[in-house]
Amino acid sequence: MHGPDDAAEQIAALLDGIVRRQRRASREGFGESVTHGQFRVLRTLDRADRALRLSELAAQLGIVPRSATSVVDDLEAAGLVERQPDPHDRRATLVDLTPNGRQILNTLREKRRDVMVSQLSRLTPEEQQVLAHLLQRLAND
Amino acid sequence: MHGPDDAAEQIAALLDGIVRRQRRASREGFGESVTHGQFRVLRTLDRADRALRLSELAAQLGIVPRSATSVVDDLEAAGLVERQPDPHDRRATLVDLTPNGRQILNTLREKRRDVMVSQLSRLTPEEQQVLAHLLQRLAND
DNA sequence: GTCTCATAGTGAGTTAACCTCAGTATAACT
DNA sequence: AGTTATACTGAGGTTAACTCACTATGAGAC
Repeated sequence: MHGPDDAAEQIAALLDGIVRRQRRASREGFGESVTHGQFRVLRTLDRADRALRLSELAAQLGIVPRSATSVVDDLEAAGLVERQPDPHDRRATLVDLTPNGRQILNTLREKRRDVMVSQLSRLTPEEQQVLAHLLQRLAND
Repeated sequence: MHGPDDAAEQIAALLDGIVRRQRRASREGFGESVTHGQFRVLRTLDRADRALRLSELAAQLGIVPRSATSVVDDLEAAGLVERQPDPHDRRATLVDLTPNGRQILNTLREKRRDVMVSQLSRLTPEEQQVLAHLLQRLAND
């Protein structure tokens, strides 16, 4: 029943705890400025390196389009992204980073990296690479 | 800009995505019965192997006591845990699993394990062990 | 012994990040 | 031209947290 072979159960709990703490640290680091969900949007747009349809954005975030609408609303109100009508399809709206949004993203990235780096410092650089590699294989859909 | 410590950023995003998907799968697997937060309480009580004070429970979950109160309320209403007054301190209440709670926990564990196993099957057992080991070192407070 | 201060839990209310369901506008297919 | 499908959003709900203020009780100071 409680076999040590239960690597699955153990890994699940570990991942959960690590992400939980990392989240909290990020929240404190980010302060009032931007929430984790908003950060994810900024990061996704930056990685895409072009304006994305709202539904594309949602798909890349792994959330339903309606949820993306709300996050984009807030980011737009804060001036970090902007909506534009898609010239090829009048149903769609394109979302892109504003210059300000891109700048904020970079400062947040640094803050978040600091958080991660302090946690990751328990592992050697080689171990970090192994970890990154294993996680990547896990993450690939 | 893209120094070696970019591993941090990458690992953060990977962890995030993996946990997100795992969470969703668990939710579907658990169905209506028990939420993830409630599952965490059951698991914590089981691991402690004794009744815990509400504040102890909260500390082990990494949440504030007030939040633990609410989760315990719901679990108690569902008959999966029970409160008892602490005989040594009349301010405190002890929380423990009921037999039913323990049983439910075991079935949920299996469901969750199934979810994880299917995700983890992309890694060989050896890789899984390496991963578990690395995560454990990351997780240790 | 009483007085003060700390601790344990909870009521009330808020936030973030999701969700579903229904509705409107537009596009695509027959 | 008519039906069906797609893109977004309004309305409203859930989970899992949070803070602040309160009550009851314990513990130390004098």
